[in-house]
Amino acid sequence: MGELKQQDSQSSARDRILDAAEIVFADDGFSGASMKAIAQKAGVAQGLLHYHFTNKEGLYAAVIERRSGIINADRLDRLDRVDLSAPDAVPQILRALMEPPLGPKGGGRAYARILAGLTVGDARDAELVRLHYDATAARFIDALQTALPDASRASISWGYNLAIGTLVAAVSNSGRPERLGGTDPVKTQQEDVLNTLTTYVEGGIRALIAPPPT
Amino acid sequence: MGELKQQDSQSSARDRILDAAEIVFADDGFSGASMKAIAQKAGVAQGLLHYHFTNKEGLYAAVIERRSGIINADRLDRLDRVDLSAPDAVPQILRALMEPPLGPKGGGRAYARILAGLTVGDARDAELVRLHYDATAARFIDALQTALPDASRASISWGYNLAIGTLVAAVSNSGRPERLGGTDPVKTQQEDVLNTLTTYVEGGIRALIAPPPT
DNA sequence: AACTCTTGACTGAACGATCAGTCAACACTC
DNA sequence: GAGTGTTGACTGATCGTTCAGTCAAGAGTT
Repeated sequence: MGELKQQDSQSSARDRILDAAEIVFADDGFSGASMKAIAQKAGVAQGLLHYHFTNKEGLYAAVIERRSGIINADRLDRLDRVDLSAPDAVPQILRALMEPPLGPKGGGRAYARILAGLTVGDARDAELVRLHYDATAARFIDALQTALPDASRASISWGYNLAIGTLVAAVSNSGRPERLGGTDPVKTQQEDVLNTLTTYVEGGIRALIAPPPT
Repeated sequence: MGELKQQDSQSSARDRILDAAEIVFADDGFSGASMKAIAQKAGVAQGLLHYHFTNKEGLYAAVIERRSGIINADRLDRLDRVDLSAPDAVPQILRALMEPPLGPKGGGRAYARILAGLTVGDARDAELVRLHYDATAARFIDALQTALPDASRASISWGYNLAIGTLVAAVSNSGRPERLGGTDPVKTQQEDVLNTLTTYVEGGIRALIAPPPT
């Protein structure tokens, strides 16, 4: 509802539109979000959105392009620092993958919701994922393959995708673990979520690549 | 786009509306779906939707109520047959949880997409989850607790929620594992997906409840 | 330095289309 | 003939998009 505070002339109108759009798209989804609401939140005329981004789809794509660029640069930066031959290479890789979207540069909960929508979305979303996330995904799968040389490529690929799904579930299901189990709400801090997530995903992947000897 | 074939007078108009709504909501989301499109697909007048379900939200809630009832009855039925003291109780519980939504009575891919949207959705979706899924979730968490008496309630609750997220990811990410890894598309059958899913989730949960001795 | 020309950001009002929801009338059944 | 199911035309609001026009700033010319 509220209008974004513009830091004087610090941020350009274009950036303010992207900021507003990220929030509104996150709250209401692509279809539910209205150009009018975005324009009001950004404090600009509605026509300006079309001047900069042509149409609603263009604006949506621009939001994802901007944020995915930041996240993936952060991811690859961390991945480069991981020693793939270390015994704890796998959890390090997983942290490099999952920490950026959860951190401050990841756009916070707003973009996390968009990311969640992306992974379960329609054809338009799938195309955006292919465009902006597949290249980085391939790098991480390669890293996992190097750290786990005995695992099959198919297992690792599946593990990676299930890991992303787990990540999305963790950022989306806010409040439900506390509601269903006796979890202390205070303990549910970002660092704990990340640790839980990493532990779970590593356990899942290791189970996937080394099924119990039957 | 097409109209649903009505099995003569076998299915009532009300049921045909629910069938059509399930598909349209799955394809376009709540906001993106239009009452007109649903009415056309069901082969009825638009006003009839409001006669039976009052408004769009009522129709959406009815779709979820119907399908969640079927799925949860199936889940609890399978859960009752699991021997919680058996050594393989955990994977049996997980299969009881995840097989019904994937099976024929689960509404197929259509409802799976709705289920995915539910878990990442807004306040309205969260309320529907609370209403129609929390009770069954509690039963499964209790079962896991019984099968894993040494695990903390919090770990199991987290594990359950991450398992649901993994399930959603598996049904949503159609095509991406094959695209990113050298997975043979032929191998990606429902039974294989379920096995992969169960293995991964069990590994994740076991890692969660028994962290490596530090 | 005064003038004109051009550009790009931006506005506000309007457009046609589509939206969810309403309603009087008709059909069918018991 | 009372009641339930169903129709299809209709309403007002809202949607994304378009467009003519304003304004400030810079380029080019003299």
